[in-house]
Amino acid sequence: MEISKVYSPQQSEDKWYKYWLENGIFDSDVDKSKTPYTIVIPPPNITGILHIGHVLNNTIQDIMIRYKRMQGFNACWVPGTDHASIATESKVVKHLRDQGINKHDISREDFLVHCHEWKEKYGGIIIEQLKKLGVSCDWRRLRFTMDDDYYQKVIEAFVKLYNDGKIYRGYRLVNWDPANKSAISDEEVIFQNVNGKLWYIRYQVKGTDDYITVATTRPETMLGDVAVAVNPNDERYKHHLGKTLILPLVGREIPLLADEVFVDPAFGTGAVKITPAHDFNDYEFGQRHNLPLINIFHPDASTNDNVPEKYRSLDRYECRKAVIKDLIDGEFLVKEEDYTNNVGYSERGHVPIEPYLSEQWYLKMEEIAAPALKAVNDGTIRFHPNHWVKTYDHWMNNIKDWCISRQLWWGHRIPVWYHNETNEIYCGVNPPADPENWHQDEDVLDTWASSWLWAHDVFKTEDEKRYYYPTNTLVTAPEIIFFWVARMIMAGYYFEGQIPFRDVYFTSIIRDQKGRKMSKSLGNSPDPLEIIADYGADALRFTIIYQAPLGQDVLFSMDSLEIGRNFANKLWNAGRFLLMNYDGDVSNAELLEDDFVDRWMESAINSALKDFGRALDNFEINNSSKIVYSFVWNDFCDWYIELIKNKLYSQDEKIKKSAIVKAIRNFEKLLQLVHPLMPFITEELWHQIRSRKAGESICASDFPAVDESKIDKQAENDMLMLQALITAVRNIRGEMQIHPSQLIDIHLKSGSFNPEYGDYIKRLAKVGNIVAGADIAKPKMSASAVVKDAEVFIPLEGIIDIEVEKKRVEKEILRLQGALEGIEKKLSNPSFVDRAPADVVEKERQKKADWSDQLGKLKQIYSDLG
RNA sequence: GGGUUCUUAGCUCAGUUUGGUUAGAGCGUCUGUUUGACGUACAGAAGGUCAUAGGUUCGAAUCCUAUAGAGCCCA
Repeated sequence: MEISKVYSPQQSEDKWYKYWLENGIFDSDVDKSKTPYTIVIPPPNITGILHIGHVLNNTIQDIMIRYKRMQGFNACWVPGTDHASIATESKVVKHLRDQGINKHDISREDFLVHCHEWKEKYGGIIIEQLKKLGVSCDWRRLRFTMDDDYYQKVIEAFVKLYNDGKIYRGYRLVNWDPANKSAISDEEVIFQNVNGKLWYIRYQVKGTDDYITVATTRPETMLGDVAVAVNPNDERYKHHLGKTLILPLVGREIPLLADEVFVDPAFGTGAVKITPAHDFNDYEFGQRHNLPLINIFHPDASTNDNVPEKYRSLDRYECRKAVIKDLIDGEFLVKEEDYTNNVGYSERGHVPIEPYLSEQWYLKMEEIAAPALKAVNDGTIRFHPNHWVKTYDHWMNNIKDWCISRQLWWGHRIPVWYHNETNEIYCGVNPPADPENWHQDEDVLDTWASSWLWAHDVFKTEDEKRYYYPTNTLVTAPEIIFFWVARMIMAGYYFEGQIPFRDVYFTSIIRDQKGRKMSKSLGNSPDPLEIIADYGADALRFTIIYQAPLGQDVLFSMDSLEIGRNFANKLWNAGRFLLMNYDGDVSNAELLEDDFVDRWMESAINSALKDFGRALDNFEINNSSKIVYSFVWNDFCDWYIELIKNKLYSQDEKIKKSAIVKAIRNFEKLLQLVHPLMPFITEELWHQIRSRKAGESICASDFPAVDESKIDKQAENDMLMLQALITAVRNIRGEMQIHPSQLIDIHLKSGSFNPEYGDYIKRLAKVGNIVAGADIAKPKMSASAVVKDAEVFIPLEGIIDIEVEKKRVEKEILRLQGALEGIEKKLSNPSFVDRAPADVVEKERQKKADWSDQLGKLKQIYSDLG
């Protein structure tokens, strides 16, 4: 069979994904004879499309799940999507607007029909995209946070919390998104530095000609001012304390109050206007001083009837203009200066949030958080990298009550009804028995108040839950450590009495080559599907893992994809080479006794398997890819394949056959080792090297167990010596500009030359004859190298450039002298010899002896050169 | 302002937990190669005061302190 010189992922990937699905390779069912290994996917948002962050996150999950599946665990990866209340509602509203439909002109029920239609049409896109990446989810288990039964679970959870007294209703200041007219959580507020201004406004002290000047970034809120505060120790204002001020433009009389904690005399003018209904700090101040709350805005942040008539029904920024103009006209504005301040923006609405008074549902967090805090601190749940524990602690120790209501329609509607007459509250899974007398709360729950149940409520039956839960590993982004990870742990304890997962892996953040976050507006976000089309999913997966160190950001560039593509091609060609020398028949193979190269290869494979397993067990995903890369490329391709060519090209059929069968067996293990990282190409080659039964897959093959007895120090040392000898000869050839095809002879002076090396050196260093022995003399006009206790001479009569050779040897002498100096200094220091551990001292002495010996040989060689 | 992470070769990063080889890798650079798998390759080479300053120690890239710079989270 003709095999292409270059690997084409396009021909393999879709074929094998289809094969895996058809054969149910990824399906997992309760099987009490096997230990489960479970991952629940962080459900992507149905409005989302696949981006490079998803690639990293899902590749990591896939590596873990494939590895565990091959190890014989009942591996179950539950996929799903998240309804993303506010994001989806925004999209649907816009979608309807484009069709000329206003959300508020249609009923709630009709709007929800549109939402579900939208979800059916677009909500599955990301799932199909994930399949291109090769992820091995059990797709039969696909869940959605608005599925009927999941919806029911969310409502039940609310009712339980309500009945347990954990939920209360409060009228207070929230982060308000005026674009979506909904409360949003602290975590959905994005702070940005904005170049603004600081306006200085003077308020008259009643009954005097004195003024007190306040500084503010939001002059329009003065319409809701109820006081001015100063520091009681501020000499500038002491004499006015207790007096009344007249609020410009409004004429309201407001008190001048003193507060030592609240007012920093050094900021602005030392006098602060107090607007409790529109500023979080002022709100607290107002509570302490019993001040009234004057709300001046409608829900869309336009002014309401609590402001003087001429300012009513203006947008907050128009209102600001009008206020400033009138302040100037009335000579109340002292000055304005440039000022950079941190403004909170709504993550979804992209407008500055407005602190806004409203009635919301809150969840009491302190008690719920306690066991979750403990679990992470005592190691019941482990974070990787561990340093996120500190961030988690900090947040959990300062946890605030969670505002769980949202003024939206798309989501889980709060199961609370108010009695039409009495205003009595009813909370229950089912509506009241006499629904005509009640009306239901209009709000829905925060999306995270549904997804915090994800880890256990994705399982539909109690039997399943008891088997798969707690799950094993959660792989997610650190930016949702509070939103989701912390809350899932709380929910796990609260609703199930158990942790939701054992290990949490926090992925890196992907940035572009300049270190900027990927974003749509910058256009620096590559499309993973285009990458897969061009380079293959295996290449993308491998590259991103190889580039993603634990706990640090990844700088991703399109150029780097060559790492994965080239690696896949290397693997392909290794397989191609073996197949070219293999007739596919292993049945009557008589295996000859292993030589040290065979033993070394077995040792290297087992070391790689061991290191790989240890890396994954410790969640060193990036490291696992490096282990695989260097084993495949360096050990297997650069050395092993090259070394066995002697046997493969032997005239003796038995030698040939034995060598290729051993190589194929080794390669098969290699494919299994690589498989979790690169599932497609390994499946392709796994089928090419041996005929398989229908439905058989490398995915379900047994991951090779580490055989410690095969880890062979002697063979590894022999190999190191052989490699050093070959490299030394190649180095001389390079430096002396000897053409690669020209055979040369070498003379090897060594008391312990392993004759097994001979043919290997000949092939890999293009050597014709080897003269070896303990008493070899250096031939005239030869280049030399010292390798451990051996000396290599290459007679180069007529070729050698003595000056080049002198420089070569001199360089080596200088290097060794430097190293020796360091070691002699160490050994001549009495406190080193006295205090350092004996084995360290002994090691240094041995090094000194070896290097002195080598240096002596080199000096002799140098002086012989004349 | 508080918390947290980072600074090692031209670039991207290992190595730091547990101090002890001549500090490694990939990419890039330079030289050579139609060697019977692969030029998406092979062989060889060059390239680092481990951010800076102190300290601890027989010994510091590694531990401690400070400084400078960068990122992230929170306010």
